[in-house]
Amino acid sequence: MDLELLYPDGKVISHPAGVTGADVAASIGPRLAAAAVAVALDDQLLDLGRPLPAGGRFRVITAQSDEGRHILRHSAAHILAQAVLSLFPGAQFGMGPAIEDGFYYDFDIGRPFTPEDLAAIETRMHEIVAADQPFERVEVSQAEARALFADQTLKLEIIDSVDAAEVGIDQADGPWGTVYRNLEFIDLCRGPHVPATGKLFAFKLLRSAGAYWRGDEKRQQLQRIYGTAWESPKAMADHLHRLEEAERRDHRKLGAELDLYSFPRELGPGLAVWHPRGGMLRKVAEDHSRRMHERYGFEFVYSPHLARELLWEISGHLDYYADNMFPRLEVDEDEFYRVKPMNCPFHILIYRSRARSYRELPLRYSELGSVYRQERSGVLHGLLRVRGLTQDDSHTFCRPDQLADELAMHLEFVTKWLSDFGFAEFEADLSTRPEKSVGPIDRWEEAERALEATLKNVGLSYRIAEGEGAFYGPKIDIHVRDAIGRRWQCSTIQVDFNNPERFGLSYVSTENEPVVPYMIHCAKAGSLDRFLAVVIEHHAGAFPGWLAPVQVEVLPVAERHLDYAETVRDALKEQGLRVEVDYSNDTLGEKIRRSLTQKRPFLAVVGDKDVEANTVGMRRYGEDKDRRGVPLSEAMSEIIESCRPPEV
RNA sequence: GCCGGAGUAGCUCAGUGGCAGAGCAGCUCACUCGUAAUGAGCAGGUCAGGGGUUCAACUCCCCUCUCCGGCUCCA
Repeated sequence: MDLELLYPDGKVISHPAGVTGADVAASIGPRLAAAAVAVALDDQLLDLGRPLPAGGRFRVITAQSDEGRHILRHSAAHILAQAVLSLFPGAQFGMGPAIEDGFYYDFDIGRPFTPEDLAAIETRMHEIVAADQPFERVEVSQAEARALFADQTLKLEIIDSVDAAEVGIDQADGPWGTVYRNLEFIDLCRGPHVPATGKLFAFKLLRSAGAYWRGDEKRQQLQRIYGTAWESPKAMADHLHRLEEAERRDHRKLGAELDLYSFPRELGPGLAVWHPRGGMLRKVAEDHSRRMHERYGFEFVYSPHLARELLWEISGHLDYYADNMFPRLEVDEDEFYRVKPMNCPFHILIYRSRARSYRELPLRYSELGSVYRQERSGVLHGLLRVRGLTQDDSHTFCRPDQLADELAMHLEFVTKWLSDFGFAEFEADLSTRPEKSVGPIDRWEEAERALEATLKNVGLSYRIAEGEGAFYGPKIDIHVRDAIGRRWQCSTIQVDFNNPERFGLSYVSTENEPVVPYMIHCAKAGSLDRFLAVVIEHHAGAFPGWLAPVQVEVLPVAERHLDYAETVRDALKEQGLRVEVDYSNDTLGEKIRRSLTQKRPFLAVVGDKDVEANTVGMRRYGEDKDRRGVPLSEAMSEIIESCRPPEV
């Protein structure tokens, strides 16, 4: 019986039973057939050589698509394992999936891999690719699978842990699963794969690192090899170039180059000091934060860095978070204090300082609060993960009937804040109740519904992050995409019905009854330190005018132009701009080079002609050309316009 | 915390058992310059810290610290 295939262009074409994906691709065109790595039938991916089981919506998957690259990388992982098994007799192998931009495979060869090992493995992989070994799909029963991997304990564990129904290729009494074979190498795998190893035009092993078996730090550590694979050498070169670009934007590097901050040894790991330039960047961000909070109806509060341990017992932090809190300080006998890891309990105490009426809600408290968290040593990473950080934290206390409006307002605030710093693409995660949580499940569900409704109303795209919520309540996390497409978590909006309860908060309702208020935790930047690191990487250190620590640098051509340079500086300063004069006696070329490497938004060169005509030579960062003899007033209005902070 | 790699001048790096090096930055002097590095000179070191092997250690071995890449974690 013939199969009816619906092509992407809407045509329906009949093919004889037993036709393979490769046959169909070839019938469409030889170039398509050559580019194909697999086919999709009703969006289910199938090997090219596999007879199509039925008719349906049909697509050819080429290596130039995300699905195609995924298949390519997955096949590359097999080739990697094949190479390792052939070079290291007795090697155990675990799992080897395709990941974003590449693939990895976990092994146990009784020792770590050396860089020389990686080079040898890569050479072996090239041999396997050159041999163009076909990938063969074989259906096996669970017992057959066990026999095939009899000496592979990791594979046996996978085989025994996978429920037949879950694999579900042909569920009922059919085979249990599939393996893929190319020559002597066999791996347990669902597929699909490229038809033969020769399809791997471009791949490269990048590094090896320890990785816990099945992601569990209590289990043995395997050695993971990471690689990248692409549809063409050009695509791979582009990817490697992107990696270099990311390195160029590294905020740790730029922080030193632009003299923004440092991490002195004497302070201890994960603790930064902000230098004057970085300090200005921070001040500008903080000023903006304060103006925004004011505009959205927040009030400013302040709290100390320490509190009695009792506070953290009430809040539950000691039960749920003690591992990441700095150890107690013994201040007096039996008198213990803790450095604060969060600001919320303080704000709660401010709410509780007197009786509250339903009329005064919502109450919105905001604080740029510095907190200290004893992050594990291995996770520290520049400003992105530190032990001392400042949050633009806020806590809103409201009535249940106000929750929806408040959440909408917070979300609006957050997206405005992020766009002000130059981010255009947002994605939200709705994180639901984690395994270890406090509070009744129906309250959790109610809060989760409220958050989801807010996201729907605003029309922000989101995904559900099951079990990722805070221990006290569910949350929305907002992620941004930066200039080179990386995803960063910044803002967070969390509903909390536990802490108000724990601290015995209430307000007096219209019926003169005490009612427990709802609480919303919100950080717009998250950690300001981390956020600014993301901003630095996003802009590659070339800040938009309003954020730049120095907005204009005035460069005198020679010393006799210094007086005029100062006149220009003072005129610009008068307008509230951040201006500096270069007093060095370097050549103009050197002054310009230095200003450009410092990524100043504007340079103003002043020489004889400018002194005479009251003009400047303007140069804008990113423009290669200079404009000579620009009247000072004209230059000034252009700079003011370009350095204007966002409206609040 | 775990696995691996690294740590030499402020920065980037050379130095594989036998006198501690370069470029940039800094300082001094000269030059006074019109859009990405003017020239000369000077100064700068507990070779991350501690222990060991050796006639001799930046170099080899052990421990600690810090950083880098991952894993795990991130209220």
